Amino acid sequence: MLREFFLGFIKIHILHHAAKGPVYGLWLIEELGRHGYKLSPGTLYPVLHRLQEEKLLKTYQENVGGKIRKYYRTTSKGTRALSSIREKILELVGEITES
Amino acid sequence: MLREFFLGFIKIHILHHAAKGPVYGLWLIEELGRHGYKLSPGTLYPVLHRLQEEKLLKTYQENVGGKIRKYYRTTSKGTRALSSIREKILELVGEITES
DNA sequence: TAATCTATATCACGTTCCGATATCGGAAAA
DNA sequence: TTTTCCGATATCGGAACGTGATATAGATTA
Repeated sequence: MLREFFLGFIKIHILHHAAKGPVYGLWLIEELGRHGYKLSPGTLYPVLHRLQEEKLLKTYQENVGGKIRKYYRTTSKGTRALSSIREKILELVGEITES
Repeated sequence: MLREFFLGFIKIHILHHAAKGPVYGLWLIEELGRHGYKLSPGTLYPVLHRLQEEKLLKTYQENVGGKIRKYYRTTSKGTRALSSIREKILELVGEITES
């Protein structure tokens, strides 16, 4: 319940984290979990793939301790998208916290 | 594009407005349009019905100038949901606007 | 009685969500 | 070397959601 309100937040978090540094699937699941957003791999991976298709994220693989990881980072388009999303959020916050 | 990030915001706006006073479909479409969120009736009405099913909104009909309007207001559950969403947004904003 | 206006409702189809399950690739154990 | 295990990514199938287009309905105007 209330999931439909928060799914967008989750995606924004993903963009945000991927703008700060490389992230990968399992780490995101744990990190978002720490913020109270539970999401399953069946939700996350398709989201990552879509964001990549939309050229908001780019990816590269790395072998870490023998396991292959796919790291994601924002593209410049993704960074720009994030800024415009940030603006919209501030606007929203301004509106829904005014008397 | 970027729609998937904003859809949640739209729903929050709806809750917010319905918490401040009675709202109805067409008015919401116009109001949200003013904020740069375009949405068609095919999106809005199902959302209103769902929120009503989830008992976040309640509705009543009124005859206004001969036309029947369905006004929506938040229930107390809806008001509580809105508060918790507000908290989450502030948390999100805090996180994505910090260095 | 037809056309118009405001407003809500629904249809059909594609997309997304999501738990469950499968798969992968390398390391270590056997 | 092959089997087992583990971190990690991928996919499946059904349900839910999103959306433009279209329908419906009542009142007013022509």
